[in-house]
Amino acid sequence: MTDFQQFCNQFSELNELASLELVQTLKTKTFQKGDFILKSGMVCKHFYFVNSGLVKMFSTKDDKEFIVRFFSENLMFTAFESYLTQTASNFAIIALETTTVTLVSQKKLEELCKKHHSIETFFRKLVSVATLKMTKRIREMLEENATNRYNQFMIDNDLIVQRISLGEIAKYVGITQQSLSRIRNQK
Amino acid sequence: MTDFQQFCNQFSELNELASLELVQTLKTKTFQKGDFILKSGMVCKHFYFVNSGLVKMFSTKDDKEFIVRFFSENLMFTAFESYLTQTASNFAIIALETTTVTLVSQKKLEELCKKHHSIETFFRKLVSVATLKMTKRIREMLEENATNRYNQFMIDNDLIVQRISLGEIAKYVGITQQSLSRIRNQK
DNA sequence: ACTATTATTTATCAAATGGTAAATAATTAC
DNA sequence: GTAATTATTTACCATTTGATAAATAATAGT
Repeated sequence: MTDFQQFCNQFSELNELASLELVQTLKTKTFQKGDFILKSGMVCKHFYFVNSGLVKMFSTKDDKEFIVRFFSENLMFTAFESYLTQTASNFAIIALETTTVTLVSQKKLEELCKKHHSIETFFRKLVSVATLKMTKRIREMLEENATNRYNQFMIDNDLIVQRISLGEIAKYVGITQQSLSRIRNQK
Repeated sequence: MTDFQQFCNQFSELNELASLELVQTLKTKTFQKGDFILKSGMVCKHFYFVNSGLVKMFSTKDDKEFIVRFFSENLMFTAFESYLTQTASNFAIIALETTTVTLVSQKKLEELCKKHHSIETFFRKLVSVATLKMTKRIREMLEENATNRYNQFMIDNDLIVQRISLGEIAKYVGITQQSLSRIRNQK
């Protein structure tokens, strides 16, 4: 069983037929460091599963980047609003390392959700987990100052922080790189 | 058809049996202004639909409140992490006005999701919409300063802002009431 | 190894926001 | 209608963060 199939089964035990049909739709693609997986303004046609590598999902305003989240091995991502509504994305996704992803077509996943209850359940639970992470993020942004948000980020992402530059972390925490450098060195 | 049923059908056309079974599980409850619908530390056992009134969902830290969102007529809410995992909630919910809600039992909705594909679909889409709203919120908190966040709040909630005090809005925007008063009067 | 490029740190000053306190305004209870 | 309570505004000063610039450090390309 592939990592992707294991990932799915942790949410909902897919029956054999559903699993087979899902696997048949999959494609794999590799992006080099710096490559856009999705550009802002494009319509996101896939859900992605990270087999290896690391990506950032971000928005841009006044030439400044704001990072929504990093995704590394064994995580799924998509530009969800664009994916759901099939409209232009406000977010872009770039590979921070050579990254290999498994692609799940939006159209096909939508069909499979209709056809197989177990896939619908998988999708429901996948989105539910995303919602929990977002709630945590919103709460942290409201309650915590930049120092605490940085510290929490380092705890939550301890397995990948050494692969992410200070500048990128600052774009996640929501402050300038200079401010983060200051925070980090004032202990 | 009740407002709640109409709400459900806008996400997924529920078949007759599913709709009937869902409706049979419903209860209604009224909370007075200031009442807790859910206290922090309690386990959230329901999804709620607002028939009338207005509630705030918030967390507390160092005696300060941080509002995640307001919910008024024809919206559904729950303390989602607590609801999903049936563990103690980090969030509380209070009625800001006399509020009548329709209650959907977590246990029964979970059963109905298993039994009826169309209810699972409804739930999946409901959670998906919540995810979109949260993404928008995270993006705004990263990109925009307090002035813009306040203005955006007033636009997004134009139908209910006159029912919400300045202090509560400040707890949503993420600044002190004094700062918001200053922002509002510096034009 | 050397150069160019990129990343990080440091510094200075300006702007935004917080903490505290007090004044004023609005609302509610009797 | 008046007093009590609650909500909002204003003011002052401290703290945090941003903007800009420059210095230093690390990395990559040759």
